[in-house]
Amino acid sequence: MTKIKESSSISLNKGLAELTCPVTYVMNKIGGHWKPIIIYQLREDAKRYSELRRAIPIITEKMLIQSLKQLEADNLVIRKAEPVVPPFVTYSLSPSGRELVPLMNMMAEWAIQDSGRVML
Amino acid sequence: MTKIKESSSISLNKGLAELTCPVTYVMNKIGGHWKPIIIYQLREDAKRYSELRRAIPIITEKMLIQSLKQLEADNLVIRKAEPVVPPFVTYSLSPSGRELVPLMNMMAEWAIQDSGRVML
DNA sequence: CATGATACATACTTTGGGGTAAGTACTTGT
DNA sequence: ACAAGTACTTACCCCAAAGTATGTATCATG
Repeated sequence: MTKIKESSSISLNKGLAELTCPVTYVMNKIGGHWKPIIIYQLREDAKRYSELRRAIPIITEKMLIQSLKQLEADNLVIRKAEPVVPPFVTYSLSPSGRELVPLMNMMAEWAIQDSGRVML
Repeated sequence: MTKIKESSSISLNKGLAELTCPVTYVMNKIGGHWKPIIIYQLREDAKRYSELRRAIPIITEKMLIQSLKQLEADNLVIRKAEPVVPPFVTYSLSPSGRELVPLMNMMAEWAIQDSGRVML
């Protein structure tokens, strides 16, 4: 009885993990280097694309727009485009996105505690 | 004035993000497909290596041991090896690791809510 | 004497996320 | 006429995380 190979499980696993593991579900939504930072920037008020760019100068335009698209697809942020020229596009947190903020605060608290912990 | 290039920023960014962003700090500790699942398995009691393997049959031994090593290095789990043969090794959550459990529960709650949300 | 169980280790390959760099389309300012 | 600002898009590359497969050392059991 040879092992049965079931079609490269790399992406399969990801789906499975997301189904079984809610933590992975969250990670997939707010994971990646930039998404939490973007969410943090939008925690209070909506911001224009260019405002975000200036608020996070280290990010490339590609990554910014890519992250924003993903956040929008996962409807954590809402994109509002006024059909004027030059374009005027604002991004803001959706209800789901807003509910993420206290969660991120908890993560921050844990991070502070953990980084200050002394091991015996 | 040409742009100044500051030594391939890929790993630099990661470090910077971790310093500035506590969420990223958390992600780096419990990110990856397997770590949250392992922590979940250990949330109540310690488990042997082989118990973990059987509890998460889809994981490969390489990934299991790798994740465990990283969790140990970040001292979220504690490895206890009895010098007998056959080897008897148990893994359990450290204090830091245990404090992660309520955080993960919050993530789970958000995940449930979010996945059940209807978009208008 | 070979198989299975214990708990790993290690070489090799794949793949997708992130980075670099450049282009697009349209208008205002000088 | 040309730079600058708006908000993107696209082609290409690189690397680290994850996966595949196999090896190791010891003992018990059939």
